[in-house]
Parts: sequence; structure tokens; C-alpha cells
Amino acid sequence: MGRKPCCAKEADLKRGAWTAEEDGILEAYIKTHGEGRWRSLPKRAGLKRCGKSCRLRWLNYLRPDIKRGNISPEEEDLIIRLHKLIGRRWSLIAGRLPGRTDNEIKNYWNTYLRKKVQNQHEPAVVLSNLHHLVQVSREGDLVAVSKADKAPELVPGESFSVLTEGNWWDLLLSSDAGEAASAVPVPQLNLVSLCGDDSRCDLHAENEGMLEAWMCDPAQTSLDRELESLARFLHCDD
DNA sequence: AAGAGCGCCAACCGCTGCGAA
DNA sequence: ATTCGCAGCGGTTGGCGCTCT
Repeated sequence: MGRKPCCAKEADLKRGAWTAEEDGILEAYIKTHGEGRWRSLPKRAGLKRCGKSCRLRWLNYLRPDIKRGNISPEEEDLIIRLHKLIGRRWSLIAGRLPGRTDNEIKNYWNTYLRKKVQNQHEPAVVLSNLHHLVQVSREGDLVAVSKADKAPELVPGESFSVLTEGNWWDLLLSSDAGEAASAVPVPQLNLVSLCGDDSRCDLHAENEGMLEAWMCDPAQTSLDRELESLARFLHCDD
């Protein structure tokens, strides 16, 4: 590989695949002493591994709440939606999929979903509550607005693009935009900067924080509710 | 039957952010 | 304000197994 080992100082550290014996030692130690202090854990547990390796092995394989088996269509759908929403933030996405790890989702995306999504003709994303979020000038440029009382005059069917996390979203204002809004339990994104002549804009940094807060909201516990909420956010019919 | 090619996935690496000193 | 150590993150790699020729 040509890279230096992560724990190069300790030459006798073992690397590569974990044995069942090592798994047993790590599992037993963490069950007794709990997670954390990864750096010193190998020494305390009597493992010839670096702390990073122990942490990764526990989080990705040994943790008792790990879900085994294939990714379900519902999970796959959620991954695609979340990826569209927040980009390659695998740990955040994994946080919305109980029992799945960021590594597993990252691998699944890189080996399967990326190609699948690329092969699909991507329909425009329709945001029914778009009038709550953005304003489009008569010239077709986006300008900042976030409050309903500043609801701009948008033309149903009008489309434009928004950049989030390096992904361009093609947005299309739905025809029922006038009735959505207030009941939608998602962050109100402020679209604050933009606009070349192609009507594209960047999401302001503060929106990323709002998104993350929403993603981490413990009230959002049920997968069904998440899907429903996301579907409402993205105004998808399924 | 065997070897080349390919895909999957566990594991590693470097980087970053954050809290403590 | 700065430095240091650690945990966590996302990108990348390499081994293994399966398929194809």
C-alpha cells in the first residue's frame, strides 16, 4: 500500500484480519469496562492492536446492536434520500439507520448505490414547501428568504439548481406549493448566497448545522416517520 | 482445470475537530 | 492564546471469493 502503519511506533502490533480469539478478548473487555479510552485499551485488554483498530473492530463488527444481513429496500431508499440531502456524511446517515455502520453504508454506496443512482435518470426534486424557503426574482435568480411572511411569488413548475455538499439539486416548484409549509417539521433553510446567470446557489453554512440538528433529533426515532418526514420534505409520493 | 479479472468489504490511513492542560 | 492528545470521520487499499474465459 505504501502507507505507514497508523501505529508505527509499536512495531510488534498486529495488523490485518481479526481472529476469533482477539474478538473475544475485546468484547469481554468492553462489556466489563465499557467503551472509550481507545488509545490505552489494547494494553489494558492485553491485545497487540492499536487503539484505532480496536475501536473500528468494535464499532463495525462486535457491537451488540449491529444489524446483519442485506440492506432492505426501505433502508436503501433512505440512504439515497439522505445522500441527496447531506452528501457523503456517512456517520450522519448511519445514525438514521439503526444497527448499520458508517463503513457499511459507505461500502454499500460505493459498490452498489452509486452506480444505481448514476444509471437512473434523476427526476427533478420537488419541494412542496419551497415557497417557504426561497425567493425567485422575476429574472429567474434566487434571492434569500426563509420566513413564510416573506413568501415570494413563485411560479409553479419553475426549476433551478441548488448546491449542497458538492451535489447539485435540480429543484422544481410543485403546483401545490401554496398549501404546504407550516406543518412540515423540517428545518427552514436559508438560501443566502447565490446566483450566477444559471440561477444556482450555495446553502449557507448555518443550514448545515440545522440539518445536522434535525438529523440527530432523538424525537425522530421511527424509520417510518423519518421516511414520511423526508418524503414530505422532498415531496416524494412514496 | 486454471488463471485472469472483477466486485465486495474489512481494515487501515491521514486529516480534522475538540477538549483539556 | 497555544499546544497536545485523542476520538471520530471519510477516503483508500488489499485480500478473498466468485465468475468468466
